[in-house]
Amino acid sequence: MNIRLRHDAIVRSLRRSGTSTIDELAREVGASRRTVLRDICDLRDQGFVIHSEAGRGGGLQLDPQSVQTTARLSVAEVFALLLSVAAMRAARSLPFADLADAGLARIEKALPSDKIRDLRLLLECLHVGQLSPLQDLSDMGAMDPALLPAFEAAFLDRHCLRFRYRDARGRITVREVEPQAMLILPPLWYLVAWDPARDDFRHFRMDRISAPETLEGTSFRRRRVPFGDDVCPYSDLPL
Amino acid sequence: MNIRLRHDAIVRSLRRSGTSTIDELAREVGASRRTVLRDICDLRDQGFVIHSEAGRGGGLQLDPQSVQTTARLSVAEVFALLLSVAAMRAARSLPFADLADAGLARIEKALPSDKIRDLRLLLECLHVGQLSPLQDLSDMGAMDPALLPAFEAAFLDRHCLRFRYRDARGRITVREVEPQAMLILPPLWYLVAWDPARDDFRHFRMDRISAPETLEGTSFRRRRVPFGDDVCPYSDLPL
DNA sequence: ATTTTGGTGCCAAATTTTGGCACCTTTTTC
DNA sequence: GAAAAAGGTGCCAAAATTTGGCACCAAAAT
Repeated sequence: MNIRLRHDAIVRSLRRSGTSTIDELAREVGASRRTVLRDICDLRDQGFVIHSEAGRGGGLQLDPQSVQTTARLSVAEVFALLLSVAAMRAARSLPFADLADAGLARIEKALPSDKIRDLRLLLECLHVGQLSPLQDLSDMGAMDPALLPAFEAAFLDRHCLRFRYRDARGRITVREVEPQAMLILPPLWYLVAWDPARDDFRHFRMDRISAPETLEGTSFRRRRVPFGDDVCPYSDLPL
Repeated sequence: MNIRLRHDAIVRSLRRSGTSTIDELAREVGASRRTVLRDICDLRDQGFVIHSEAGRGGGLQLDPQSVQTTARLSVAEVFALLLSVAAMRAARSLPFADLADAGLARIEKALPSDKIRDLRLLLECLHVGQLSPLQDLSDMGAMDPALLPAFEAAFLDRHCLRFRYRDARGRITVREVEPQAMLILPPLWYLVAWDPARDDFRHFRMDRISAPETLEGTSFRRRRVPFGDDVCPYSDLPL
């Protein structure tokens, strides 16, 4: 596993579990104790405040306040945020208004409203280029939101994904696929994935997927998705 | 020299010089031609738009619009922003309110429990990741924020959209298209649209679109997007 | 006193990055 | 039409970095 991905995994784990020991983390991310210790060091260098306590019942704890973050929001959420700037100004009585102001101030500082060139720049401002693929849950049907991180992990860490799928005729199959892209055809969302068992690409409607789980330890490479000659996930794949 | 630093150095150099050759860059950053080529590949993967031209007088050129920026917000600030958006949505004063539901639904679910857990859940919701080095924002252009809803209207109200598009070879065209879908191939986004002038579907990389505007009064019908037999924009159309 | 847990220094093994090379394509110049 | 200048790819061995294991220390709880 990549060092970068491991750092992410460690932060995620610390956020989720509240407190863990180094050995737990090591087991979790599949690295040695020594490596995790080095990673913790790196993360501290990067500004994460990680409290540690020695002795029985001790462990590591991530100070949530220290997590200065790149906000990864959906396009829609970015729109919503930016379009609410003016309204936010008018409505000082909103909860956490001052904190929101602080956040907006930073966004605006990075992107003065009178200097906005186009949509692209706005999206960049919130680093939407790297957003997680699952923003819109409205069409996810009966899927348990708690299962969503499985998809995120599958995309971000490039793990294979297993899920149950009910096709248009109601037939249930279990798939193990390589998630390659998301396709939004409002109001429906599709997962575009390579299905090794069928040796081909398949589209899966998100609301027909259930019981997704990432297959830890698996990994896959990006493929040319069959959407057109000018569509390419990686610039180093031949166009 | 660190790979990260070298990437930064290359971007800086390209921004400063306007256009350079690979050999120039290699000399400048003290690496081999091969390595610089690999770096250029990496940078393109990261979303930088780097035009290249072979032959005498050719070289590399960085599209300033493609320079990624990152909003660094504290957890509390993100939290506050989203809460504010939620409040606005309640007040029905915000466009895109329903789409902003994505994160908000999860946040609202978390609200009753104690604050610390809220924040952790929120982080999971937004999948906050690592900090990225803040890039220079100084040369961002100007545009009226009022043009932002262009995409929104085009998708939700099914208006045609006009924009300037720069293709892979740098050629600029003005398009008037019918936006049909979005395709996410992390980290790149594509607009999938029907181009009446070409009587066919076309893919547009979002970062190559500029000056979007909805064509009021126009309208279009949904089409079967050419992505597979099982992909259909409407759930009530026959599969 | 023992156990649990964080933390450091060191070194060899494993892994990744790098540079060099041959060779290809496109474009301009002569 | 040939030559030169530029971007780009594949391959491999050398170089550099990362990793894991080990010994060992310090603090806290039992």
